[in-house]
Amino acid sequence: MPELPEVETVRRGLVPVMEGQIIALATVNRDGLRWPFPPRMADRLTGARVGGLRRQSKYILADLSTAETLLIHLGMSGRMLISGQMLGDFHHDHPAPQKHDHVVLTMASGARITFNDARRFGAMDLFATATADSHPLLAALGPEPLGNAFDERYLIDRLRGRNTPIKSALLDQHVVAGLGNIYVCETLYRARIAPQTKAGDLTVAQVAGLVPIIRDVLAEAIEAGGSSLRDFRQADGELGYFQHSFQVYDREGQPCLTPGCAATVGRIVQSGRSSFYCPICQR
DNA sequence: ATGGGGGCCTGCCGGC
DNA sequence: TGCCGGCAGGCCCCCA
Repeated sequence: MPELPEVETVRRGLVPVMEGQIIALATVNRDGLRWPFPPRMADRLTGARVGGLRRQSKYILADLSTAETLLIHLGMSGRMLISGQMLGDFHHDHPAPQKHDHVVLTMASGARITFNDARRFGAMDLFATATADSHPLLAALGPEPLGNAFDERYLIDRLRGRNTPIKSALLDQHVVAGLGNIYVCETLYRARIAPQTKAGDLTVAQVAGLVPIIRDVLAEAIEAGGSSLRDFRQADGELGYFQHSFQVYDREGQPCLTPGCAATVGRIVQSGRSSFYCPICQR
């Protein structure tokens, strides 16, 4: 599922196809995804040159020469397919249109970027670049977990007194922006903290310890994405979906991977979502 | 303010 | 083999 590392991998994959390139034609095949698209989105994209591609949390932001910014969120099932240009040693011809191809950007270079999203939890928006910081989807986001604003002091302050389980707190994009279910499970396993522990009950040392673990978990996943991106460029044009091995996520009933631990991975449901954890290692 | 639950949406998978 | 219920989950919204 696209969490911060997957989104970053998609962003990096889009850079060579989009940055500095002109959108010769934007085609929009439906009124919207999670929310309606803004008025005349296709017209406003067509002819624009893409400046920088940024990422904030799980959002990709494409700054355009028109002083507008295109926001892209992959939701649960959003995919970006690149075709019509050399990727590595392979040329990807344009594939036949697929079900759930919602937005297609044909670049002046001939490359094509197709946004396919079966479940339509994804989103696109287009707004004045100058207003990006106050965009409703971005304004309230917490700090980037790989940025300087996310440090031990911040997290200690942010979690102090919180009655919610640490699992829920780390999923809260206002606390820290970019984690999803998978990487929260992995983080708490590595930190040896049970997911149901109230955030406010954690020791200062435990909270401080979460910061470098979150950074490491994400950085390692981005690194894995980078290598898989090279593979995907040779296999097909789809960005961002790569097999990644997890320590606990989706491993219910399988052995805990901590050396010497004889427990099996358990699963509980918190806020309607599965938490995978080792009942022995995580306290 | 905070915490918890509902709902969106389709594809997939296990069970019958 | 086919159908069907349950599940997956990011994130807004609503409610207590």
